[in-house]
Amino acid sequence: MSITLTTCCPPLVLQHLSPVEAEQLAAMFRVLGDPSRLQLLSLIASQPTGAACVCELIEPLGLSQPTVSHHLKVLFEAGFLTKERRGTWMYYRVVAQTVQSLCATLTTPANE
Amino acid sequence: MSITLTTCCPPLVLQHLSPVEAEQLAAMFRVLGDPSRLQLLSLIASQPTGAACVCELIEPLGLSQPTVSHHLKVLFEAGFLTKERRGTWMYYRVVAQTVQSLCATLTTPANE
DNA sequence: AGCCTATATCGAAAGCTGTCAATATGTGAG
DNA sequence: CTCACATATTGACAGCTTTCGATATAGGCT
Repeated sequence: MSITLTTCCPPLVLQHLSPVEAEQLAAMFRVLGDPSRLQLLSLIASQPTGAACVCELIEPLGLSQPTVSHHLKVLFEAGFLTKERRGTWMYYRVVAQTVQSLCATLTTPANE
Repeated sequence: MSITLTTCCPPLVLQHLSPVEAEQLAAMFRVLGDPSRLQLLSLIASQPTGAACVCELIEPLGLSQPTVSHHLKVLFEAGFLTKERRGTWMYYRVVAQTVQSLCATLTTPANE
């Protein structure tokens, strides 16, 4: 039962992708297709608590507050982040499962 | 030796992403962020031989030949496809490893 | 209430991207 | 060499996206 995974995922297949499915999948990748958003995910995920408020993210990104808010909204609406109010602060947290299922969509369900 | 993988990938971390790394990663996701390109990958990967020429892809996509050529070029230059001449035909093939390593970048190298 | 701070929304400008028609390139056949 | 076919490139246009400044909303404090 001791298993060493050399590769993260089984071989790619991506079979039978309908136009609708393609658009939905593409929309998810489009959200990840921006360096600022990837840095946001990275910054939030690497916090000791796993969560970060907007004001903590502005300076490291070097973007304006409205722009950071915009990217957080895009990530939130795509399901990559959750948000929670604490007083005036809004804390964002990465949804690992969203990334995982996106990753899984790219690969064959080999043991189906 | 019979193993059942319930999840494809170990938990997300995405730590310490530099601006340069973020841009490189984002560029890869941007390539996947278009429904036509995802359909191309899907179509090519699902061919019995694993390869397809341009003329086989035009009709199922419903796009013009130059547009299909353009998308194939984008996928090729990002490393998602290889191409090989056979007479006047150009055969494209999916590079599974590119997709896999992209997927792996999103997740922790848990067994490092 | 009034003020301050944190976050969200709006509107606009600049840049990027997907798409096509037209054209060019390249390959094999006769 | 010329023709026919398959693919690639070019140039242009429409639509989307990223970004910002200005403004709005919301919560906590005095």
